Amino acid sequence: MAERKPTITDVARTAGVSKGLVSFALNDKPGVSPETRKRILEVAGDLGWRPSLSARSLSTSTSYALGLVIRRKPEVISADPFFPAFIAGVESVLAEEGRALVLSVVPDAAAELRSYRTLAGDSRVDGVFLTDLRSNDARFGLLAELRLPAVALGRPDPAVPFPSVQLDDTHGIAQAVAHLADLGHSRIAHVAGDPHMMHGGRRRSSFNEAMREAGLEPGLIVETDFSAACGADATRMLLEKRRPPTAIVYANDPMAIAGLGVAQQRGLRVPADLSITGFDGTDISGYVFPALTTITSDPVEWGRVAARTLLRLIAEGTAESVELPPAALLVRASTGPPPSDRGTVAAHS
Amino acid sequence: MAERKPTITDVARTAGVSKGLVSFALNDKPGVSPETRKRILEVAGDLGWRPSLSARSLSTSTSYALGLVIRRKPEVISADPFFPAFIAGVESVLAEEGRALVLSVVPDAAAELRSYRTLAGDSRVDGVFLTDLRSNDARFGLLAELRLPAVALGRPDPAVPFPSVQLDDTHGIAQAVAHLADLGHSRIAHVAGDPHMMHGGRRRSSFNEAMREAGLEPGLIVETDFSAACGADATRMLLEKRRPPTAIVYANDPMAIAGLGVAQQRGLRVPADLSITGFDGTDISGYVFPALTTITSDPVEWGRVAARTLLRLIAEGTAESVELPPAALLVRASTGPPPSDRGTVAAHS
DNA sequence: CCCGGCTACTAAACCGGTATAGCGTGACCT
DNA sequence: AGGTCACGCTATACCGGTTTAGTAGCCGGG
Repeated sequence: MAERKPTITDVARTAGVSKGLVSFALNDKPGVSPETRKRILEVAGDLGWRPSLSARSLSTSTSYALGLVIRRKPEVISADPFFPAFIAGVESVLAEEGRALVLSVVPDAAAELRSYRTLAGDSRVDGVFLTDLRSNDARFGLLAELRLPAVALGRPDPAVPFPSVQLDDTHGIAQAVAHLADLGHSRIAHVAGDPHMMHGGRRRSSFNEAMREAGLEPGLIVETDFSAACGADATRMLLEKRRPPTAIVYANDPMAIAGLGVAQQRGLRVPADLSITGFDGTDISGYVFPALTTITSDPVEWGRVAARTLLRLIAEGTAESVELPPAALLVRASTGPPPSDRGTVAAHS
Repeated sequence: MAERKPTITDVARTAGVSKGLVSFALNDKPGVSPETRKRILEVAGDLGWRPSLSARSLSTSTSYALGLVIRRKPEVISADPFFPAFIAGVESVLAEEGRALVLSVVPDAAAELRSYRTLAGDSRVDGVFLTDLRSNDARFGLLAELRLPAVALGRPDPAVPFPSVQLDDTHGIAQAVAHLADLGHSRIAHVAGDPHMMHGGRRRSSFNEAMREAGLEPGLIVETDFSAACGADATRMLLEKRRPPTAIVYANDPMAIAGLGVAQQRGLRVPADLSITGFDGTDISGYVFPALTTITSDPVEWGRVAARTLLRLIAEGTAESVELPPAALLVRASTGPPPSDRGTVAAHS
């Protein structure tokens, strides 16, 4: 039964033409008469011929695969809700295109650069996604040197020479702060992400700006590495202040859930004593008690759009950046009016 | 600067030998004198030569990559704590071997089979990991037909012709039930996973067995798809019983966290009114309130061992199955003595 | 009638490795 | 001294595509 896979030579012989012509017919190149083209494609279909990826890769030096390098320590990786969903979105596009995704998970910056080098050096991929943008990112130069097409996720510096797929998370943070201010909160803190990551930094600065717009004095900001452990620590620290915040805006859901745990452990009721907002709208965030008010994005769609953008960049040498619908606030049960001590509000109004 | 990559021909010319000999030297084949081998390797190093993966793939028809196909609906994928950590473990091994991981995320069974076919047909991978084993799994036959080496994750039927990397989760479940029985619980329920997945089914049957061993009558079992939503529904259902359970053993952490949320929403105190155990030992489970008593496995190590096993299977044509250290109970704060109504215990002792 | 140019196609080089057959040299054996 | 064999190496076919140069045949124009 399971014979050797037919090659282009088999197709050529069966169709009575040269193998070059088969190649032309397959790739819609001109110079093949309509009838011959039809016949070749028929024969190819009958024989069940599928061009060999490795042979094609060798002669065209393309791999028909895209790369995603994720830099996360193994301890933290499970907590990150973004990547699995993002990858699912990417795959939904790649599957129809007959392309594959090569994934690399690395623990640190050095390994990350090495990984890009290997991916490019081995021509394993035709292009890569760039996640967790950092300011002064060493990858920008490297990718340019390697001539590897790349699409950035998130809003890069204008100077960055890659198209990007962005989602305005500023808007979500602003909504969250406005929502809390409307409820009457004035001491609002922010448990921010890694300031070296651009989205961490951006959420932070939009928090500041939103506070200013709400007419509140700049809130306390704690920097973290986005992990639940850090989120818990940050929360403890905030709650031990002499005048603790009445609301905390977290930069992602796992930290918010950890913060919720800390608050409850200390006997605080959420939202009666403390309001909490998350970020990402992960599945689980709707099932904790109280259900988390969070800022939802759509990482699956993000993946789809990023994949399409990268494919276009590879095919046409250029691609437009895309702006996704902004992250929106999803009000659930973890936010409410602050406890009745309103001294601070009065003092500043 | 950035010249064309050197090829084996450049190395041969520079070293003054034929390119066949360079190939021999590189691959530690016999028939090369020690001095010549040394010289060739030196020249290769000086030139910065790296063999072309595609050329090598073409002539050896191997791809130096492994495949992982994950079947999850996009909505659920983020909630699964296993894969990211598992992948991190796999990567830590592959990175040192110069191999890559090709990832495929598919929504349903048909796409899953198609994905394996494509991966094999395109020789994209040299072998695959088999996750979420199901009874009468259509993949077993397919992989045999495709002659694709595979390593199964979890304990397959003895009939399954692949080596496997297993972790005895039976032990963890048994410990959890014993722990709860020791505390005095007698009405213990189990929120199980998908019964069509082998690990779902196995956790379920070991729950039954542990109950029997503890001298308790078989507890209520609810089947789910492992999602937080299902976990919440199942919990609601159990708590609405006329005699609700005093403890619930969940088949994974997200469901346990969702269950915790439901319980708290109904005004139950955990663990005073209801004890809860999870499964997986995810990062976040330690930060909810109360911290989740859970059964810990080590998915990162699992990934490492699975990768090594698959590589050995590919290289040597055969590999031993591996048994990982059993999952162990990690007692935290979500389990405690049952509420004082002990009628049922007395009735059965 | 001859030439130019277009169309449809073939032949062969090429991508960069691996694998095999063959060849010259020196050591060993009888 | 001649034959055999192992060793170290070269030349070349091969993997399965793409791509380029070249050619046969046909048509139209002058």
